[in-house]
Amino acid sequence: MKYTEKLRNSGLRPTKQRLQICEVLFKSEKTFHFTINDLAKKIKSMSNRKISLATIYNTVHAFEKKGYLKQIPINSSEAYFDTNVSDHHHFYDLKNQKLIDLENRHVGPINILKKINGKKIKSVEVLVKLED
Amino acid sequence: MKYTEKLRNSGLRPTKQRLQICEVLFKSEKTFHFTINDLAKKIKSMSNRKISLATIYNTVHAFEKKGYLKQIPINSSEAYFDTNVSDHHHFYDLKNQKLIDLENRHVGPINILKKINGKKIKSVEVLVKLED
DNA sequence: CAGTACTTTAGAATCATTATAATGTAAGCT
DNA sequence: AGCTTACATTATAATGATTCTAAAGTACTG
Repeated sequence: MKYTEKLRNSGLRPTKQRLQICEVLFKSEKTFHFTINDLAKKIKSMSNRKISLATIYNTVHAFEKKGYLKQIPINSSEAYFDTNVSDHHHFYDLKNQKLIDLENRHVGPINILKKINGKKIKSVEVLVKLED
Repeated sequence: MKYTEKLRNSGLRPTKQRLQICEVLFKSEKTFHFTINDLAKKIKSMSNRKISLATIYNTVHAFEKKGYLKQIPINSSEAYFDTNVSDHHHFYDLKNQKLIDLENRHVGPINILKKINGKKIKSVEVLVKLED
């Protein structure tokens, strides 16, 4: 199984549930955005074995901590995650509540001129809100 | 009362509750970040007249819609608002969960090169996450 | 194969936020 | 001023995402 090593290497036991979630999240080349609810529905539709919602939450958080997923900073009632963990940005279409990737090369270079004492910059994320 | 006209001009009736919330939010020159819970506590501490939590939610949303407050896009269990409605950005200190303003002049000009069909850019917000 | 630490699970609990519907109040009109 | 009506406030209930609990299951180690 192709995800078994990946999980073991990061200290996560390759359980049936985690492997199945890996399939859904990382099978395709194409990255995507999802909420926990989206993911639960996709899992249910792709197999007749059901995974507890608590496990889906646990797994998504574990994957996020290991750097396999990123949470997107946005104001929404549900948390949005991204399978694209590269350094990039987002459009947020306010009308449809849809996220669209905005690659780094499509944003001019960002230069943060202010320094905060004793702190390092971990990430710089741009959110571009869209209206009609 | 100095906020009466402001409210009336935006089609909001100047009620006692709204005027009191204006005092808390807009009295000082200094802008600040707050959650609904922060605001409720501040109101309670500043007067013995209590305002229903529902009214605080209603008022904050009304003020946001009128452009007197901005919600800050961030992943937190509570929504953060900003009395600084000018075009600016934020640092987010992950350790203390504190927001720090990042003025536009401290960020190089941001140029969004990708266009989305039929959509206009409403805002461009940068979130800089900080670690030790 | 036995032991142990990690996982999964259903369901309960939590917590922010929103909805409800009854009561109160500001503004316009005569 | 008094009437009227649309807008506001309120306490409380409802909702919904997320987290907790603790019991049962499973992967790994020796």
